Amino acid sequence: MVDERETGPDSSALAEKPSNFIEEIINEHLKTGRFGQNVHTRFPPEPNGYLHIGHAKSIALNFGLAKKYGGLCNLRFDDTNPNKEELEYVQSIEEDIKWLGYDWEDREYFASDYFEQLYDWALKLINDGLAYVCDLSSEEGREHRGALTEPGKHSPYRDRSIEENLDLFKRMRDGEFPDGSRTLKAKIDMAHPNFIMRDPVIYRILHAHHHRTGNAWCIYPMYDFTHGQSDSIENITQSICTLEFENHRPLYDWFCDKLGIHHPQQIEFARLNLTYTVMSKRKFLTMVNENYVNGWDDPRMPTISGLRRGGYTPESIRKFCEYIGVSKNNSIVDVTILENQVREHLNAVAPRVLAVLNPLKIVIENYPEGQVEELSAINNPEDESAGSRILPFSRELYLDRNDFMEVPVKKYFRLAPGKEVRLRYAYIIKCESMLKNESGEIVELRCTYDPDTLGKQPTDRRVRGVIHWVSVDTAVDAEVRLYDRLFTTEHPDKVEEGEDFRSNINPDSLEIIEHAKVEPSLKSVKMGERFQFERLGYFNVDLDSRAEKPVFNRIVSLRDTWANIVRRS
RNA sequence: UCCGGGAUCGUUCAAUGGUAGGACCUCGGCCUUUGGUGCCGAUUAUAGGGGUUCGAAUCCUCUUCCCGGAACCA
Repeated sequence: MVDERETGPDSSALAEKPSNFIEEIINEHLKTGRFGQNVHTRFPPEPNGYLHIGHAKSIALNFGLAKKYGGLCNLRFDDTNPNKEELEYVQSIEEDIKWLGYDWEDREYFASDYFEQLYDWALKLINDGLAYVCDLSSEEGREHRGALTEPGKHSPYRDRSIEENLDLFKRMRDGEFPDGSRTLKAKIDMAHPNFIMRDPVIYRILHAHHHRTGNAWCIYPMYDFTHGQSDSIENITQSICTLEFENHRPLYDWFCDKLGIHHPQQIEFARLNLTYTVMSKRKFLTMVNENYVNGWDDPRMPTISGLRRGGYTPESIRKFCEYIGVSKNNSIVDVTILENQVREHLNAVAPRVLAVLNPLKIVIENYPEGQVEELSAINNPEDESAGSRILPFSRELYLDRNDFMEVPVKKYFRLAPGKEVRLRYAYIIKCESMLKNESGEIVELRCTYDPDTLGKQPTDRRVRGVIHWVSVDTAVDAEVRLYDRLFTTEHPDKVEEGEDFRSNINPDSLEIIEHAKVEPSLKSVKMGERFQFERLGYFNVDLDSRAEKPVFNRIVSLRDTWANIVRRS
């Protein structure tokens, strides 16, 4: 038997294989027509801090779902606590979402815009005998709530008349009572096994200035009395939040039901955790205030602004969010997954340049003094359209100290006394001698070059090593900031008794190189530009950069199999 | 202790009663004027016990472990 109605739902999105449990739920909604054929999500930040990579997961999820199903995603600020929220955060959140590449179009909302409606709904609850004004203090309220295995006690104010409740609630709004003296509570069940359902507070008195409503209100609705209703007002279909709100779902449902309003489906997923990272506003604040980092946008911070300043691309963050998937498993994602995403993206798009971090001067004794050759270098082997550029070559060059070893270990392909190495895009050179200062440090290398090795391999021998270099005359002086992970352990919160995450902070997470030498094409770089310093890593131009002295941040190093070999032996 | 979740390679996500698969990591190899990129190959997993079934990661049951919850925070 074929049910003809099966042709009903437009199942183009449905037909696609769901990629996570949320899409399965949406497919089911589409099939049953619970919300017609609409998919309307929202990203609901509280404007009380900066967004981090965990928020990016939620943003990508909500906006991504809307896009996949041809629906919409709103931006809504959950601004019901005037004591914590600020306009500054609203602006930074907007900027971060835009930078990540998502667009809420004209659908930017604020829960505070719904205060009047919420107030009316509170009146309805009172009129229906489902809410009451309670004079218990916050401590008394807690005592009445009971314990894990014991039911709570009824508030002595639970059975006030509707008229009295109406009168008191109006007077709460009119500012007749001081902060904390009264609350409006939902009348549910003080014996409910879920604490959330034991007559939860839905309005509290707060004589505080709100970043949008100013002093219009001195009572503010609680999250539980705001979030679901805001979803409802905006015709949200799937209200996606993190696992810790699972306990709140019965209350979310209760309000929608008792108010008789559009009832979205709350769905919870596991928040993102990353190795070598902490992910809470409180800890971020500690790191900023105690100067472990230089502000919220320090490249070591997992904030969106930190990732942005540190050179991460929005594409790589989006790919990362897609890659890690969505589930209810409490998981800790390996931070190398994130690093690999940015490597993958930048490998495809970042122009290659030569930069010497720890300069060691060499003189090529058999190269004519004063001669300069203009050698051609490929800008990006992954992208032919990126073209090529000129690299000036001369008698005196800088090499990286890492690329020379006085006593080479086995399998070391780079420069050593009497050994040969290829200079990238140039000649093969041989180290003839070293000059040392009185304390025995090598200050200069004397080399010779083989003029017959430009653009070709010698036939009589194999030279495996290739190293980068910069010509002394034309080198540009630059500052380079080498960022490393902020923590030394995978799980920074795992600490001995009496310690906290601060004991796992990596003391060497930032190394500043004041005088790196970079090739002349980097003379006039613009803030935000990204490059691959060949053999070293990906770097971007920091906002501290100035014309006379560019400043580069290391976004992420290149994969370094040699370093792995050294580490193992 | 009560309520709500969760448990699959080292990590993460799949497999929705029918061959446990991908990616990252790791380890080999090929290629390479980046010890980069790319390519090929390999190792490794269903928390435990019982049950249903021709057949169970999947359904039932008991156990263990982990996470969240008793803010007038969100």
